[in-house]
Amino acid sequence: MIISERISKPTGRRMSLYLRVLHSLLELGQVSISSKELGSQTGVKDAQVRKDLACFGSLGRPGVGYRILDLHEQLRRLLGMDQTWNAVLVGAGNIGRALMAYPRFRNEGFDFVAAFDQDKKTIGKQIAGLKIQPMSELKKTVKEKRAKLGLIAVPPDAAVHVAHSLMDAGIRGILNFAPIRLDLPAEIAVVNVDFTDALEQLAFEIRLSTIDGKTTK
Amino acid sequence: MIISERISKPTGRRMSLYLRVLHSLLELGQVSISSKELGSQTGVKDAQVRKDLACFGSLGRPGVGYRILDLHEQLRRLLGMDQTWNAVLVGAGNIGRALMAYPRFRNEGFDFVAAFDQDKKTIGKQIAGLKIQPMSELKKTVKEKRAKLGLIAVPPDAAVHVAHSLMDAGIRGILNFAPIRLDLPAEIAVVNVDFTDALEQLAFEIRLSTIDGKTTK
DNA sequence: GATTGTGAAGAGCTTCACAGCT
DNA sequence: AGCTGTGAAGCTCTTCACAATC
Repeated sequence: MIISERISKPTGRRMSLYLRVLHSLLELGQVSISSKELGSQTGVKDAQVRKDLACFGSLGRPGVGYRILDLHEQLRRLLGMDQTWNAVLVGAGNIGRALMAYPRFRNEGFDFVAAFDQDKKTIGKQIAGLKIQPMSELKKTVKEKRAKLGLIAVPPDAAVHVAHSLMDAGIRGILNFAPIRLDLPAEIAVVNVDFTDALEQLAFEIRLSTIDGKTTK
Repeated sequence: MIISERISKPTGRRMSLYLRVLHSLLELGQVSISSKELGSQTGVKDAQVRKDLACFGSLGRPGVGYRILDLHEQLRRLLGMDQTWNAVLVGAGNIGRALMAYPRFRNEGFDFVAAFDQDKKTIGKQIAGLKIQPMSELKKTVKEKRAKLGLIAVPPDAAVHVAHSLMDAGIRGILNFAPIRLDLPAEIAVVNVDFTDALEQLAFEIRLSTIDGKTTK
């Protein structure tokens, strides 16, 4: 029952979608689900769903579908949601504070164990139950609290330096909200969330749909 | 000099990266850049850069590279950054407020022209210079202010309804921060920004790198 | 010599279609 | 009949490699 086998990034992203749908179905008491149904709820073709789930072995039953409970369990484990991920926040500005207050994180296996900022006026204040610490305490605290994840919510020019500090402190993965490319060694996982980028993408898509074909009337 | 030609999504995403790099190089006074250099600053292979930029025709000069000024101009136009995009916010909670305060938006051609919320206690308050309005005024205000973009920062169960209201009001594109799939007609562009999803992706990637090959020592 | 533009090869992801199981 | 698991086909994106250009 070794899960290994290379799982592609697109598949990984869909796995998250599946997990979310299954979670609500589980609460509704549904017992099993077909690849077709799971697909329609996530915007994925049925064959694709089956291919994605193939890494769990023969989990589905022909004529019936997949047992939601089993699938849910497998996905949670695959995505690492069967454990709690301790995370630290760097940057207690607007975005940082909003993230700390975001209720979904706590519900999904992420736990903020510390928050840091460079600004002397901010240090010492409370945010979401945590006292904001100076950057000098980063390494020590990360080790102590066994944090594996770091969230970067500082201005872009400070982000690269912060990323290195996090890496140095032993963090394994970084969720980066600064609009800049962090060029880190492959063993540090980086996921970027870039608002400006997202808005640009949006403007671009609208632009496209206006240019080609159906010039929106 | 018709730009059309289908531009793929991956290319579009990279175009944003190029634009950002060029923007800072322009300020530094650099005149031209090779595909190789632009590539190394964005994490893209040189051939890929050239393929991406091919849609602008023969903009580069062999032996020299691309004139930054020209390239910058072309990219701005392509990505729709040569105009101002009026945007409205729906949902003035933590995330909504953080977004309004995010300084980068204003600098990059996006302008928030209104903010809405459902909560009677929130309506009427000021946020980033805007008075929060009730949902009932959405359609009228969107038309009046000629808003083309909508940002959804409401809880997931309300998001689908809000999306339809925005569509109904004549919005062309939606930046969705709610962790739920908005199933809208193709003529409405939707870009999702899902924090939980991003964190899950991160946990997953760490998981992968631990399982296969180099079990991080 | 440096660098572009691009056809062709390569890699990766998605969809099809169908045998086989319940 | 309904549905899975999967080989094969199809499609898209990336990388290579090289003639053409400055």
